[in-house]
Amino acid sequence: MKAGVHMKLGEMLGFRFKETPSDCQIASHILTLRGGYIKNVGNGIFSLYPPGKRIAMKIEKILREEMDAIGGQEILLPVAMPASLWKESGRWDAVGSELMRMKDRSGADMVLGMTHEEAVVHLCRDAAQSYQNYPFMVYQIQTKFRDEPRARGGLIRVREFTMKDGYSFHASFEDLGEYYKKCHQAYVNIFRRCGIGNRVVSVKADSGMMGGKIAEEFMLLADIGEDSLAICTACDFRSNMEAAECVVENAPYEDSPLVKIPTPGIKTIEDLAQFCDITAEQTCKAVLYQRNATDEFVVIFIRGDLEVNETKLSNLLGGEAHPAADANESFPCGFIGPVGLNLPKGAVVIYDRSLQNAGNLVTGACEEGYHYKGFTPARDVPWIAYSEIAKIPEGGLCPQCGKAAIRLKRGVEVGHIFQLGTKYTQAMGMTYLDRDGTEQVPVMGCYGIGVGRLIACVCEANRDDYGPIWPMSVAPWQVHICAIRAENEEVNQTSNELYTSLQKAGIEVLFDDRKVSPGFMFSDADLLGVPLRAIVSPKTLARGVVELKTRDKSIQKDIALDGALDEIVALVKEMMEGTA
RNA sequence: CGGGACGUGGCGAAGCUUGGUAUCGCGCCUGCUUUGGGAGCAGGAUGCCGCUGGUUCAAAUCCAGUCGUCCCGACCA
Repeated sequence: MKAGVHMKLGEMLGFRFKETPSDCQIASHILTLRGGYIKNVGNGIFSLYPPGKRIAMKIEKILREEMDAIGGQEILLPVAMPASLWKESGRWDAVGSELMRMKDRSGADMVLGMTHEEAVVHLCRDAAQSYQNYPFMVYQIQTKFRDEPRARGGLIRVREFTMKDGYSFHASFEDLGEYYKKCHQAYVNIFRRCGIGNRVVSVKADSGMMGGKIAEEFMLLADIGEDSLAICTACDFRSNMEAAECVVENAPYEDSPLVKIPTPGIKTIEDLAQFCDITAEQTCKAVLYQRNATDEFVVIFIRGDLEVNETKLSNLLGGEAHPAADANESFPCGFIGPVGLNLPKGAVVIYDRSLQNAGNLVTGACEEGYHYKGFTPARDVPWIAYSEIAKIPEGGLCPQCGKAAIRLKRGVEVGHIFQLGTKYTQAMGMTYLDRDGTEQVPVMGCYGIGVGRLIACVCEANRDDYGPIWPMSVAPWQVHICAIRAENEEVNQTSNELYTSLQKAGIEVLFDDRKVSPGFMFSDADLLGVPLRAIVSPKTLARGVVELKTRDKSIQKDIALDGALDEIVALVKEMMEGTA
């Protein structure tokens, strides 16, 4: 990477502008556009200008170093591959339309890789046939294509993106577990080195329908996040809300008989609680879903103050479901209750665990305009069985320490590590011979980080109103020289000497010697976010100094021309170490 | 896949209701003057007004279709 390591701003492709693009909502999206880092090509598809590409390369360097440090071997898998591989694993049928499918000239089915488990098993199954080959980890930095239903937020959520994906292979689950910890630590290191260590947490993630596997997501805490996180303020419990167990305690109740009461026009839990002068916790509500596949109804009874966690619902049903239409002929909506319920064909009923040990509740009477009071599930519903299907609420009980200290926060997923198990190795017939000569199926882990999303997250977490403030470790350049009035001979000479000597000292330098006004120059510098700025102007030269400023404004000082080079080099080194 | 909004020089917008010479700011080019937080003056270039069809003497403007983009929701190995 020769060109671009040092660069004159006037020669660099790209431009910066001050108008906020009208259709941007997210700060990092606005700033990466305004700063000339990215250009939108199509829905969720971007090109990178030199500054964007250079940040990507810096991040990739960190990724390589951390993957190599835990024994990773870099490989490269194809972007386009024959569908036969995906048919082998079963995902040709299992995955929806986010998998980009196409035909080649001979009519053969092809796919664009959205993840590379198939390709990596294909690569490794011939190369690791002996227990002596295990364990090992391979990784790549490669383009992924996912035909997302909805791209958004610049680089936050795109259809085509660069990803570091790693795959480890083990002879046992225990060994995978040990390696997984190392990988977790490597990820912690990566985010620290990218300057967002203080904003990224790992949370327990939903492992989908496979169940029983361990997975964690690394989340940048930010209001723009698409995920809700349940974080305990009393202990170290942290979970994606969709994977968090909801634990509730029900207050003791007096046993009272089931009595039908008229409740004309009372349809919502809020109205019902007010009407009966009770809290929402003393009600039992029905939530109606329909299976996506068959439209069959799913009736969920849950404590009135809680909501349904749709991820848990999907896992329980073994398929997706959507909220049923408000009005339908099968149910008296607003008055649905467990007693006297007439189920249409194919419908199922689920009782949430929040109803366990609850009693004397108010619930629908399955008759327009009536509710029951005194409903006690264990008494009034024969054969009742409970499932865990509620969303953990703000202020709810922590499932780990039991204190009512759960806070909900938003997060952006920047990394995901997953103990896959044998799903792919099994399906694709990858085996090795163990010490006894017995055929065994290796156990896999996978580990992913999206490079572009990480760029956006670093920007999101490090910025001010004027532009990004890149950490030294990922900044497109380390030092930005502003030569104000470069047509002045002395300014020209001094700034050029500084430019040359910094290059010789191994510093990555961006040099702005354009003949533009200082304000214009500084605005561009702010948008480019280079962490250290050296300003040379007739004013500074009259004092015999160069002005040194950090982008975050923590340092602003004059340094003597003589020692300028050494001082800048030292400061760059110091700022690098902050994120080493 | 539902709901909403928007497509007008490179960028950001006005014009559309009520059809009639393509408008403003930024940027770009030339020259002069400026120069520590997006300078001033003068001159100049750049438009299938997303696309297709319809109505009309006449369409950026009205109608239909279509493609694209963005936002909200659903979805997200």
